[in-house]
Amino acid sequence: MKYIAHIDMDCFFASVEELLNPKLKNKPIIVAGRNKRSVVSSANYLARKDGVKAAMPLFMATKICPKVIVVLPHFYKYEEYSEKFINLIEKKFSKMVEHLSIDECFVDITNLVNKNTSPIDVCNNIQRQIKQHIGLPCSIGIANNKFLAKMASDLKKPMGITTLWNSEIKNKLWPLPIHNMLWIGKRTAQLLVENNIKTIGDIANENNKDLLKNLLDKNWETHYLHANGIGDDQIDLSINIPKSISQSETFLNDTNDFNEIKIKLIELTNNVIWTLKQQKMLVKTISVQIKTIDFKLHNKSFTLQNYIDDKEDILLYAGKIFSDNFTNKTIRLIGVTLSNLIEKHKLNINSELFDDYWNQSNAKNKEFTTLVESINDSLNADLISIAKDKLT
DNA sequence: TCTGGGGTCCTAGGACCC
DNA sequence: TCTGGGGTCCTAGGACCC
Repeated sequence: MKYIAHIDMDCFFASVEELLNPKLKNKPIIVAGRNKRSVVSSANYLARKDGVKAAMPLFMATKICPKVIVVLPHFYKYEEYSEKFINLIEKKFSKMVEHLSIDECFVDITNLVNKNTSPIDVCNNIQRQIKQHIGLPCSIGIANNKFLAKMASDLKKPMGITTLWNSEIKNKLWPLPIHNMLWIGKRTAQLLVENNIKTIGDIANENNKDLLKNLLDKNWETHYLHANGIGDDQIDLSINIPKSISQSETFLNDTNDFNEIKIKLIELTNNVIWTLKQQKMLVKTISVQIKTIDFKLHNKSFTLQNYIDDKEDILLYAGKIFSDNFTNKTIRLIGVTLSNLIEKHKLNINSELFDDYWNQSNAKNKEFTTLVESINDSLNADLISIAKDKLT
């Protein structure tokens, strides 16, 4: 029997901003961009009290909470604090840490539990040390598998510690509405409610098995087992290697201006290439996606024969994908994704010249300079039309 | 004032190979 | 005559998470 803890930072972005700027303490704040199309990335509890939620459009948030303070996001700071709390756990508690997202992780704490130390003691200690050494609040769920641990951490926030043992699921889990269940999203929840499956207890109910089988695809059994407290308890360390790298941006106004789109495409592509190189990875599949004014996403991808990380080549392929598929469309958003990734060392490729370059401590600044240069170069040379000539 | 951005995983259909 | 079956990879779209 394993003891799994799910550690979830409380309103992470907003908490980091409060930590960095104590003047924001005890005021309702949200982290969001500041244009007409921005949405809330994170809201602290004072803002949530008024009904503000993550992913809510900014104009709506300021409408229901006029005194809310809008703080611009500092993503590199969030990355930094994310590393800090993960490092603390890995150094002081357990190497068995599965990084789930920027602000949460699973930890196998089985080996830390003994006659004198209960799982709750262990988690009290983790929570206290994160607060003391990093300055951020978190909530922790404890259970015998990952599903229950994650459900548990949601039950009490902020600074909560909640167990969800199998003996407790009847009282703590089954009464919850279906949309609270992990991996049941909006679509599926709606479908289930229409068929009178309204609580997690209804999913756990043996009499509903056939109905579930009909309504959900093969996943029905995972949900059924989860609701009955049965789930995966293995920490997956491989999850810590990225499977895709993407960047996208919504234009301030919908556009069909080829030049404007091209500049943005090159900028986004440059950024994902930078991350690719930083991760010391190579890519085989390049995709370009757009969102049209009807909010539909369209994705076009191209898979190469070999793994590459050459900046110009990736730019050329992205340009070709765009010009082959999306010219003359009015678009709301454009994005670039690199997927089918592999770690360089796994391909046994000898380090090349650029390795030294990228590893410089001030690589970021240098990259910024080259990025600006390359945008200009690209424009001058009209990379995208070159791409067409070169590849057709 | 109107709905972000970064991810993972799954599915279905088609191409291709044996 | 008229069309098997398994396996793998690629593509596009969509559900879901934070």
